[in-house]
Amino acid sequence: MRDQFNLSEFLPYRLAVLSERVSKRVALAYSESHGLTVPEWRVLVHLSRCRQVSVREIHNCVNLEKPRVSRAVARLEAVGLVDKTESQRDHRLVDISLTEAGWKLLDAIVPEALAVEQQLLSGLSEGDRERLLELMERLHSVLDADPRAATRSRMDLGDSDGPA
Amino acid sequence: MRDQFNLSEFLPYRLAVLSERVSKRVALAYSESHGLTVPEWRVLVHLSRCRQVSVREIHNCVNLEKPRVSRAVARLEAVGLVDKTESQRDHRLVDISLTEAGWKLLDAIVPEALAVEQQLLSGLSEGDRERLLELMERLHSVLDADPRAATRSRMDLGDSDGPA
DNA sequence: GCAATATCGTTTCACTTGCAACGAGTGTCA
DNA sequence: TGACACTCGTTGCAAGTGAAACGATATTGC
Repeated sequence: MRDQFNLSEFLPYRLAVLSERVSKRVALAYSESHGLTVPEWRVLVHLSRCRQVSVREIHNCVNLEKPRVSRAVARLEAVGLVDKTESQRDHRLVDISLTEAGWKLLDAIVPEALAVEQQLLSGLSEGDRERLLELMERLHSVLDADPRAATRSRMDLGDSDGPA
Repeated sequence: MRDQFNLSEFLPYRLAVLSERVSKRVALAYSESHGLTVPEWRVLVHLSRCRQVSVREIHNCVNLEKPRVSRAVARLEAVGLVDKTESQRDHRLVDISLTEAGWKLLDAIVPEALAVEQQLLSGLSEGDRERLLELMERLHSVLDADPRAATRSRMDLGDSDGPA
């Protein structure tokens, strides 16, 4: 025996497997039924909180590369779920906001997504849930202090509710 | 306010963000320094445990689609890290195993990967670490009972060490 | 023995992805 | 004012991805 390295016990691998499995399950709520991709879903959800934002802000807030946001927004606009208008104050920026159809779609999807989350958490007590989040937060903290790790979007930090 | 849905507090999203961040950090150990992709890394690591396996078995064990395994193995063979030979017992199967160069590469990478894992876990006590894994396992259990969720590879279950 | 079925690894094809480059607009400072 | 550096959102391009189809081999049922 040369290396005794068990992939199944390697934390990064375990996280990846669990995350992917969870993502796939949740995606059924918005992909299968409503034809949304993950980036589109994230953009819509973010808009429901921030009302009118630029591509850059979305990029900074929901962990998506800039081109990905741009393309997701383009598709969402083509389907009539969001509006894009050139900002008046700064003509480089685009003001993106939900249309009425976008709001309606979210009204339908969000409860499903929350139901899946509730189902996932059904095996955990309230204390367990908090412990899990706290442990995950501690892993983040290690990465926050690591210069070679990717930086975390400020919105995902525990503090206040972002801009404006 | 219509929906009050906070993406940053949505467990599936949090898992995805953490997992991606961790993956990127770990990937530095094998990507930046040794030019490996994630699938290639998983294949190599799996081979270090199972010595001689088919594409199908790798696919079943390390959470990679079949074509992805096939292509990863092809690249690894092209670079001389693995050997591919047609199986004698069943001519449809391919026996894949590490070359000496493959072993050497793993000897170099595995300690780096473990070091990153250790660093990640540095903020957690031994008890914390066990609790985290146990909580993750409980999320898996919920999905195991959900017919609409993806099935989990048997190797990632807590039990025995797979075949052969 | 032989057709029908199943399984293996590979490949095809359409699509997504990330990086880098781009044009357009804004700020800055002489 | 004008040149320079910067930021915005988008797009080109090469690489990666998953679903389905493929040829080749094995197995099953008759």
